[in-house]
Amino acid sequence: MATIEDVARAAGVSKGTVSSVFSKKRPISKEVTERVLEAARGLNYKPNYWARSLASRSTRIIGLNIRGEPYRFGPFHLALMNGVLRVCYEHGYRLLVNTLSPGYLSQVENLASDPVDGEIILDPSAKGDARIEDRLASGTPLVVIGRPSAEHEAKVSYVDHDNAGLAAGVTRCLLELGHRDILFLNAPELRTVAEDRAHGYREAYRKAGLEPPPQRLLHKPERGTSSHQFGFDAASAMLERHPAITAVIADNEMMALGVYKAAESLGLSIPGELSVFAFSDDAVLFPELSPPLAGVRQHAEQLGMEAAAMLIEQLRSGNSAARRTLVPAELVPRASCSAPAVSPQSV
Amino acid sequence: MATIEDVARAAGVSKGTVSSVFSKKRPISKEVTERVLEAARGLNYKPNYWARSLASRSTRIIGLNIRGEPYRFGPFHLALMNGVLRVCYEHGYRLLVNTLSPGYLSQVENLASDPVDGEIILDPSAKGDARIEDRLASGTPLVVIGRPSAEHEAKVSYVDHDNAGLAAGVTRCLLELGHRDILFLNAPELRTVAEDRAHGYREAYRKAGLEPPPQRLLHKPERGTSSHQFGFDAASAMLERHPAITAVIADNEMMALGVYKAAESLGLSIPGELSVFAFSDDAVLFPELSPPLAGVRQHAEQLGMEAAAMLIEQLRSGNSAARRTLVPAELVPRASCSAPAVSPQSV
DNA sequence: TGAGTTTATAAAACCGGTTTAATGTGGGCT
DNA sequence: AGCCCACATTAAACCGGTTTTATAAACTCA
Repeated sequence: MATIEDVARAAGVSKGTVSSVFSKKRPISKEVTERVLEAARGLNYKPNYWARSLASRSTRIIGLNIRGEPYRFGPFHLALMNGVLRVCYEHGYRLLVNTLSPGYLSQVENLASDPVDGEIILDPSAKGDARIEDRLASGTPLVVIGRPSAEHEAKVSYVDHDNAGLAAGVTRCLLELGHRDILFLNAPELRTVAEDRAHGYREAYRKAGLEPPPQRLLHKPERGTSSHQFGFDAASAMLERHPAITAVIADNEMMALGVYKAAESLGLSIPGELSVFAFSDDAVLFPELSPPLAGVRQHAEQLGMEAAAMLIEQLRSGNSAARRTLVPAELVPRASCSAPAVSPQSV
Repeated sequence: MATIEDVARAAGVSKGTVSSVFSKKRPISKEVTERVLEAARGLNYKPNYWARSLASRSTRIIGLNIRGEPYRFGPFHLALMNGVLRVCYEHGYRLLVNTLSPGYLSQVENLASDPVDGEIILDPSAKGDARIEDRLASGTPLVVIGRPSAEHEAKVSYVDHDNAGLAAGVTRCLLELGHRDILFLNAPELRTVAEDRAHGYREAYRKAGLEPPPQRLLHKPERGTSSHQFGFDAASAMLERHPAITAVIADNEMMALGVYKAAESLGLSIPGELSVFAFSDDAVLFPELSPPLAGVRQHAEQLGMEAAAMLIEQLRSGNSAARRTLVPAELVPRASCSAPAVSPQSV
């Protein structure tokens, strides 16, 4: 590959001049510019990305940090990433998906600063996320998607849904239909999103003057089982043991389908004997399920766009004030939810 | 941020020695190693990624190049990326998702070599893909997912499904059920995948001793409409105008759901009056649709894994021989397909 | 006309690492 | 003791750009 040196020689100018022609940081006369570009074209010269990054201390790459371990993206992350990509695309940034196995990261020979200007961190942990600690310590600009734990909340910018409010909304909706014993299959414990939703779920009961039923809040394990499998297993076990349960809130679509399957295998009709609500939505898919699945339209793409825009703005301005944006989401009731067949309490 | 210089000074050794401690390229005595690591820890030193990349001419980053324009990932790309990520993860590579708007790429000041060691290119164009040309010219190692156009096929490594065979299989399956007028809503034109599937579709007719019906092969436009919308629009128009059509093959799930919707709005029952087959599959989702949707299980994750493994191996060995891997896929018939209600030809 | 200022380019220092060639240093062998 | 060699470490060159400082030419304006 031709270097800036070669081009300079071919055009009969100095390195600095060639650099200026490409970076436009200093005015160069029209004729010299022409001559340099000509030479560059002839040699098929392209500035070396790393050399440029090293000298200018900027990579125009932003990182997307998902939780460690052989993690797999789901539809939610997909939509989110599409949003991030779109904003990156518009602002000339590239996106680095950061999943490096802890094994690699811990080896001395792989230890290195991250090759990004800033990072978007997903699924913050409820107990002082190590990734956030690290970025704060090294001064890497960051934006979190989802509420960070209390200790970091005032220090970092983040984008989130009003998870507590949404969970309360879903729960209230079911309570108003007459359900009293609602099973909540929540996101993995130790994530703030799970905390917030659990909080909203309980709050809705209290606001309705009811006590939340005990033992009805389960968390998907951090790993070892798929959402679909967990939905099936948990719903099967709970519905069999506690026939009083008339409704289930599932963390996402796959989990909800696991619940559908469990209901089928137990001979429970939906929504006749069991109502199901998912904490996700797909305008095309959900209506086609039988029965159509009620969900929460999360606008993950919007979440991604906001986060990326926030980060890029932070990089541009150098201002790292802790901002917060809440993206609205809507409940979308569908046929999978109805009043329970037999009102358990006819007061 | 502390530099290697600072660490060297603190430990009382030279830059080169510190470098060797971190890269392990040269043996350093135990005591010196200890002293250097100690100093590094004290200064919170991490080698600078860009400087290291510049000097060693390697980034340990591989690129994933999807088609330009505000492109959006779908479930297929998601699964594929999960596969790529998994292999990257295991081999200590990072993944750079490359979508830079043509506007940015064309500006002189943004012109630069790509910051990757090698690249995975998706959805090759049927007419000499410019991205492939470019990588071949600059000598960037690459692996293509999907068959490259004829002119490149012998020069690059690629991973693919047997698209022609699969399309033939789907078509034959429908022909054997008694369908004669099958509408094929294909991927966008000018992609090799569309060519191959069209070829398989026609081939199946011929092998059955039949002529493929004219005007039954439509391509989704490259942009401007979603798969779902195109499925609905195309199916609505065609089914209304040509009542002889008794089956539709749709390129993916969203398009198939568009067909479902079209059938519903025209009052056609599935599979009674119309059979539907999708060129994608989801073991959890498809069975829950009404009726359960027949599909082609593509193992996109496998595709991604193979491609990444191939590329990383190529980087390791320096051998850029053009290899090909075909990943098997299976037809999954479900209730959306059955014999046509009235055999159009009772021969 | 000549001092003062602006403008275009060149030369050199720098970014933070890796790598090569040079320099000691001590051990083994005769 | 003297020679050679292996080994650990250092000094310096290098990777390919950007940026600062210096210099030469051109342009004002009294």
